[in-house]
Parts: sequence; C-alpha cells; structure tokens
Amino acid sequence: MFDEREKRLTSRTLSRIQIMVNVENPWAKFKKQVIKALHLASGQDLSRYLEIPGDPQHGDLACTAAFHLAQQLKKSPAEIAKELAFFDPIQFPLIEQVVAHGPYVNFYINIIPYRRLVVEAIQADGPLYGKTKRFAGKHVVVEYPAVNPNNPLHIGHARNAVLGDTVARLMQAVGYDVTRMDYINDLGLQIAVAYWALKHLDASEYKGKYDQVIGRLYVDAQDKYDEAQVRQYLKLMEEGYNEMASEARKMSERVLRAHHKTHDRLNVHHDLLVWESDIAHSGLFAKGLKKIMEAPTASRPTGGEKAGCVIVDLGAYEEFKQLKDTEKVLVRSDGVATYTGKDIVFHFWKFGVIPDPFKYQPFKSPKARENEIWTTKQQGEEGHYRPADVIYNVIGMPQSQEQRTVYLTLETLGYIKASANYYHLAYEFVTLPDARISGRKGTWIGQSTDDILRESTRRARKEVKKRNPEADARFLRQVAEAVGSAAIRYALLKVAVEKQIVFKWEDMLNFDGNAAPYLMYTHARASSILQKEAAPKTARLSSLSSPFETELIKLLGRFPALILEVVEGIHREVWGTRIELFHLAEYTYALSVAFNAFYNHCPVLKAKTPGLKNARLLLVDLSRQVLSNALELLGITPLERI
RNA sequence: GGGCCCGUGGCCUAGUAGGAUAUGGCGCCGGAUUGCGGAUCCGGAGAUCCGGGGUUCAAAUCCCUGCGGGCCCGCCA
Repeated sequence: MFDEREKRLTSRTLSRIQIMVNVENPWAKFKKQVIKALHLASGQDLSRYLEIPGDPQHGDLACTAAFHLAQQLKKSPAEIAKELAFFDPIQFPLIEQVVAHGPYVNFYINIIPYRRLVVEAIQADGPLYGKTKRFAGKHVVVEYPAVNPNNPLHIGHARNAVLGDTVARLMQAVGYDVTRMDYINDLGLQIAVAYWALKHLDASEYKGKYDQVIGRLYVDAQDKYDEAQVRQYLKLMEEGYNEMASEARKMSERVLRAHHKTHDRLNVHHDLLVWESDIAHSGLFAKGLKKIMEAPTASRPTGGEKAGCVIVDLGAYEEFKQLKDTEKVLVRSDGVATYTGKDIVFHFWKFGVIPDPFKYQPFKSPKARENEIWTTKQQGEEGHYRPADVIYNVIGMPQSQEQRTVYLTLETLGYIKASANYYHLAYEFVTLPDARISGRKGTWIGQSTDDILRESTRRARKEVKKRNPEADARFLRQVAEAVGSAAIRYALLKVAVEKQIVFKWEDMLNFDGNAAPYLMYTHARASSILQKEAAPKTARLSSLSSPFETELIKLLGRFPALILEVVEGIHREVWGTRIELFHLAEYTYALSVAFNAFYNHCPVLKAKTPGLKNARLLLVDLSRQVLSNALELLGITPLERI
C-alpha cells in the first residue's frame, strides 16, 4: 500500500510548513523549541515521540522517546529521560522547565513570553486568526450532498451536506481556492417516476415545500405507476431537447430550490451545480470513452459473457482480486453507460483531462447573493469552471468500491497525480432506530431535515423567549433560527464520520453540555461583557496569574495549529479517507469550557484592581474573537445576544 | 464464500503508527447567584474498554480467533 501523507508532504512542502508555522503560530513555535531541545540533547529528531499529556500536571508536551531508545542505548528509560531533560533557557525562551518524570520527559510552556505571542497573533489577525496561506494557489473541488431531486433531504443527507460544507470551510482556512460543487442526478428512474406522479396523482392534499410535495407523491406512486409510461419518460429525458424533458428539468430545479432552503438553514452553501442531464447532452461521455479505451486495463470483449461491453479489469489491484469478477462494466452491451462509467468520465472533466463542454448560468436560490451560485445549462456562458488540483467527494461508505474504481482508472491511464489527489470522504449513514431511511418507502416522512429543523427551532424559540421576555418578534425569530439549526449542524459534526448515527430526537435536540447552544451562549456572554465596557488594546498581562487564565491563553494559542493538524491528518485509506473534523468541534467546546470556568472564577468588570480588570477585558476580547472564528469554521453564526 | 466499517459506565462519545490513574457529554446525586446572562460553574457515584487466546517492559490500541450491529461484492444508481 501507499501512505498518502508522505506522498503529499514532499520535502519542499515540509520546509515551507516550518517557515509559515514559525511566523504565525504560537503553539508550533513552542513545539519547535521542544523538538530542537530534544535534538540538542539526543542528536536526533524525536518529534514523532511527542504527545500532549492527558494530565496537565505532566506538562504541555511530553516525549516518550526514552522507551524506544532504551534498547538501542542499553540504558534504562528513566536514565535516558534524565539525559533528554537537559535544556538551555536562553536558547528556548518558550520552555519554562523540562522535567524527567520516570521514563517521560515533560515540557512546560513558559507562559510569560507565550501569552505575549498569543495576544500579538490574535490582535494582528483578528477574524483571520487561525487561517493560513499554506495551500494558496491550489484549487480544491468539494462535492456534496448530491441528493436526488425527487425527495426532501433526510437527516443522512443533512450529515453529508454539513460535512461537505465544513470541509470546504476548512480548506478555505488553509488557503485553498475552493469550489463547493453539487451534482444533481435528474435523469434516473426515480425522476421519471416522480414526474409520472406529478402528472397523474393528486398533489392537492400535500402542501408546503415543493421537495416535500414531490417526495410524498413519489412515495405514493410506488405501487401505482405505469411502467411503460415511465420507461417512455425516461427515454425522452435521456434524449433531451423535447417538451417532456424540459418540464422534468423544471420540476427538478424547483425541488433543488426547495433543497436550498434547507441548505440555507443549515448554513450550507454551493458555488456550482452540475446536472446529469447537461452532462448527458454535452458530448462529454463520448470524449471520455476514447480516453478510457487508452487504458491498458480497458477493453471491449468480442465474445463471452461481456461481449459488446466496455470493461475495465481491476485484477491488478490486490484488494480487487478477492472479487467474484474483477472486470467492471463501464458501458453495457446496449451502448448505455453504467454509473461507474459515467463517474469516471465526470472526474476526467473535474480534473481537466477533458476540456470543459458546459455552458453556465447563475442559479437563483432563495438566499444566495447575486451570481453566487452557477449552474450548468443548455444555454449560457462558457468558462465558469477551473479544473481541480484536489477533489473531495462526500459520499457514503457503501460506495467506496465504486469510488476506488474511479480513481484507480485514472491511475491506470497515467493520471497519477490526479488519482492521488482524489479523496473519497466516506461517511457512515444515519439510520432510524428500527429501519433504514428510504426515499421510496417514505420512512423519512415526519422526520425529514425540515421537520427536525422546525422542531429544533421551536424549542430554541421557547428558550430564547424565556431569557429575553422583552425581545421583539424579529429578534426572537432570528435567534431561534440560528440556535435551532446550529444545534442540528453541530450534532452531526461532532461525531466521527466513520461512526453510524442512530437518529433519536432527544439526542439531536439536546441543547445542554457539548452542544451548539452552549458554544453560542459562551460567545454571547463574552460579547455581553464587552458591550458593557470595551476592551483595551494593551494591558499588563502579568496580572493574569490564575490557572483559569493560563489555561484559556494556552487554548487560544492552539487554534491555528489545530486547523493545520486536522488538514495534515487527512489521509487516504484503501476504502475511503480519514478526516477528523470533530476535532474542530472538540476544540470549540474545550475553549468554551475554559472560558466559562474563567468567567465563573475571575470577575472581570469587578476585578480588584484597574490593571487586572484591563488585562481580563483584553482576555475576554481575545477569547470572543477566537470563539467566533472557530464557530465560523463550524458553520455556526456567532451572535452577540441569544 | 470473499471483503469493509463499528463495538468503550444506563445512553451517546474521545482515545488505535502500543506508553502516565481511559476523554467528554446526557441522565442521576449533592452544592454555588445581593460578582459581568444559572443555556453557567464546582463536586460525587457510575467502566469485565464485546468474549477468548497471543506478542511486549507496557495492549482500548498490534496479531489470531469467536460474537454482535451495519454495509459491499450488478450489463442498478
């Protein structure tokens, strides 16, 4: 196998990282001094043996290298630890002390110069604190959530959308140019059935959002629809350029606008929509097929079971050898492309292997700014797509074999770099306690994302009203909406992507503890102090001596490093990609906990001396800023009052 | 038949290139407000880390095996 992390971090990138980190990242600066100190003591790079101790008593950074060096040096780990614990305070001003604790070497941050660094960094960068230009100039395309336009979003779709949108925010934070893409399959059987239902069933009993209406009709149509008629619709849609196809497209666009209402509530955004019907009528596939045939693994058998098909043989790859049949059909014997075949060609286009055949128009979505969203269309402008350097597809775990087939085919064609920069962000599904969520069976009815948002917002409104009895209706509505939807977004984000979520109302709507309202409340609390008295630009930081203040400052300093760690931690596995997005949630929660502890133990406005008050006001100001930045990264709107 | 993901207090969850008394939340019990918003804070009880073997100075983490839940192995998408 291969290690993507090593592949990606070439020596050139590595040297660049160190320069950047050195300039703007307090935590990295401390860590660098620790690594250097260890190097001086041991003559080697021991950075891989560093860890953050679980118990703060054991320092801010600990080295476990002594265990590993014991055999080599034929000494006891404790002895080695003692030797490693040597350091020079003049050379390493950010290290306060180094203690050999048994076999461990514990490094303690020197808070006096460190907090100076933290204050300066946050004040200099403000809302940009945490962001870097590490990947500037590179273009990443993130695709999500690709919901078929014949259903409203169920909670599993919401998980996909929220993950994708957050990945896009993360990529932006490290300097990528990001295209937030959605792929809309408006050509499948499910659309033909939905269209049939629209034409033949009575929609009058269903009111409300268009996607809900179509979704209900689609469920109703399952045991009623006329197969011959639906087949005819499907054929017309695939041919295109006819009245029926254009009506079906309109239906799908209307459903998509309804989806965008849900996206807006979740703070999920897009730049570019790509429609299957436009791909089908663009001539893209014919060009792509030519490319596919250049692959040494592709062929068109003349005899046997797959006579007349276009196939790709994956037998060269170890993990595909286990399959019953290593030959994957890309074009059926009747000449129709399979899903995998289409997907391979689609990715040729994404990476710029095939010139862009599409025309584009702005897509009007309820809350989108003018020209924010563009869509492929039969008529329109050209040149609204720039090929990707890196691709993230947020697609369910069950499709990992198909996704791997796509990028391995790119590899066999010689597009090694493109293939290596293809990330299938595989996430596990959300299930109901006793069933799968099924669009066809309608198990989503009554618990679609819209329903969950409505209930969440209703509960939030009750809480907001309780705390702001004087507030006007507008304030109530806006805050309830922000808090209610953030709760859902955060609930989906804080769980590791490879973990299945069983949907339960009470889990999703929990507002206490590690949940979005707590984070937002913390931000509002900090803002409330600053409204009563503005923070100074400078203050005597030496008065900040309580452990609550120190802990808070240390956390503030970790934010930029944390973002980079999440991005650097992304690595491909055989089936899917590891990405630890929940670390962003975890950090924001930890920061909130630290701030609330500080708040409850250290009076700010009524501090004992004016100097202390000033210093604490400054600390509140910095905390509010970083909390705000972290919330933005999570797609949660930081409010001054909730 | 082959393969993938998950299994951690009543419930949810972090920790898996081995390392210090296993993280946090919900729920439960007790406490804090004449000090900036109590959607807060402080404390407590609660764990055979799915079972069984093995490797190691050291295993939730690695190996083998079994069990449970979810999923994949289409000329469907």
